[in-house]
Amino acid sequence: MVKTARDTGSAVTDPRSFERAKALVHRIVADRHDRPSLVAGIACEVGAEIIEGIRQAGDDLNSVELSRRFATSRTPIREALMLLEKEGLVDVPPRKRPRVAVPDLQDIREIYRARAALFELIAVDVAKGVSEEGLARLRHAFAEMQASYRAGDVSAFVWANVDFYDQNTLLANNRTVKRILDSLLLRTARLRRLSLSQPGRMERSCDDHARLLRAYEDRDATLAAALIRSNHINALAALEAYLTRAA
Amino acid sequence: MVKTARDTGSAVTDPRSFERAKALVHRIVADRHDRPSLVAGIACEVGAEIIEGIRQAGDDLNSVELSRRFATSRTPIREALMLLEKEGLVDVPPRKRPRVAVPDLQDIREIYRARAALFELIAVDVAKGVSEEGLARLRHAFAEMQASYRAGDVSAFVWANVDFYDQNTLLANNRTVKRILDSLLLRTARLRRLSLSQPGRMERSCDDHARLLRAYEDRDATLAAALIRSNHINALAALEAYLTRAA
DNA sequence: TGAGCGCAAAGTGTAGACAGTCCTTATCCA
DNA sequence: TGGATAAGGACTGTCTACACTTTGCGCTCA
Repeated sequence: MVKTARDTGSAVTDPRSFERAKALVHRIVADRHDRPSLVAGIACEVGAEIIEGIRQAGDDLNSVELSRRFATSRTPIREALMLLEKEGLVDVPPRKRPRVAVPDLQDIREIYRARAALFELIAVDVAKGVSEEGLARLRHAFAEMQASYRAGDVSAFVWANVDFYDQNTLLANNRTVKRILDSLLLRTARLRRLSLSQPGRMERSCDDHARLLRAYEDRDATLAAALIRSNHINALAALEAYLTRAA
Repeated sequence: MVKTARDTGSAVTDPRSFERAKALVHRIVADRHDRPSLVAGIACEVGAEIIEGIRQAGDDLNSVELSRRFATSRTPIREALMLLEKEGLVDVPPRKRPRVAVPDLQDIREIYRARAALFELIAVDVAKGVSEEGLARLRHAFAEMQASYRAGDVSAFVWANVDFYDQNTLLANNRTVKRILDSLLLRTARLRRLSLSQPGRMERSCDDHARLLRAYEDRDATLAAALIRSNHINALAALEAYLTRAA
């Protein structure tokens, strides 16, 4: 149907994963305006298709075709694509056809480093002020990650990992940083799966997160910050290894 | 013309400052698509009016009225307002009139902390790799700050300060972090003036930046990171003091 | 007087149309 | 054969129109 400019792994067809992707786009795009909106619905659907690899980097996003598919006029389609452009999922050049954004290696490096810096901020706050209930939630999310790892389910692991970090940002109670991190997550969501499907990556990630959890239990903010940073550096290294090998 | 929900200081009428504000909005909103665009033009104009305080927090942004003023239809107006909403300058509730966003104290705190975390990242990179030419540019920007301080021109100082930090992000060569920082800057641009007009703030800021510059000259990344963090903490403290006194 | 109700005006969200730009393809010339 | 070019179709940016929602105001009734 659409031609591929740069293949970044095969499409995910698991409907549960697709729903998770849609929800992820939704909470960024719809933000606090939680009323159902035509534009937000379109953005979530198309955004999830990009994240799940159904639409590959470089694919055309023809507004006429999309308006037919969603049985609306082009106005809401254009607005939805603008939302996705702001999140870095879509590229809308003036007077030209919108396309699925093609992230380059520098972008990816920058995103991981920015994420690391902001998560350090989060980790310090969590370590300093986490309640027993908060710890329980983190443990629960971590248990999901372990279960997915044992089941060898990369897709489930990715989303469990998202949940784990979500718990962090929620506990730190910082909307601004949460928004930025969510936005950065969106851009790399597609790639995380690739990074984590590297042999040994899930196991290593589990170890790292176990240590982070212990640092939280000990209320050791400095260690937690260092660990969360190294988590990100490791993830980036695995991803870079994959991408350079693929190229 | 428009009624004020919450006054956050008087409007700036200096046309040079207004042009700077417009340019600031432009580089975020138009990003790399540098072709002149109707939507971007409207967004810059309205955005600058918000930053400069010509439109106060809570003011209505009626799309019909704006379309009359810019002699266009409502479609590009709506798109421009959506862009500004993504940057946190405007609030567009569904089915209700768009308004100039009203930042609350928690938002402001979060923004300053996020900025501090990301600027640390930038400072480390700059300190590690800055060339003699880069240092010269930083010194030049700093000299502008000092000149504005001596002239007692808060508005000029604010923009000189923006230039100084711009040099930092440019030298670190990190587009992603630059984009995020620009966006965060936009949200607080209006408030920075208030913070810096506090007695002694400009002088203190000059001292802080002089020390930062020395850290760069010594290629001391750790010190530079610490200094840039403390700059932000100081600025936030001054702003909080002003806002609580005003309330 | 004051709270509740209903109506008119104002404003938003979407549709559909049109002009201008871009892209593709077929044709021409070297 | 290969590269330039022009015509046609495809697509975008913007405009106008319209249905539906919200808002503000005046009226009723206690």
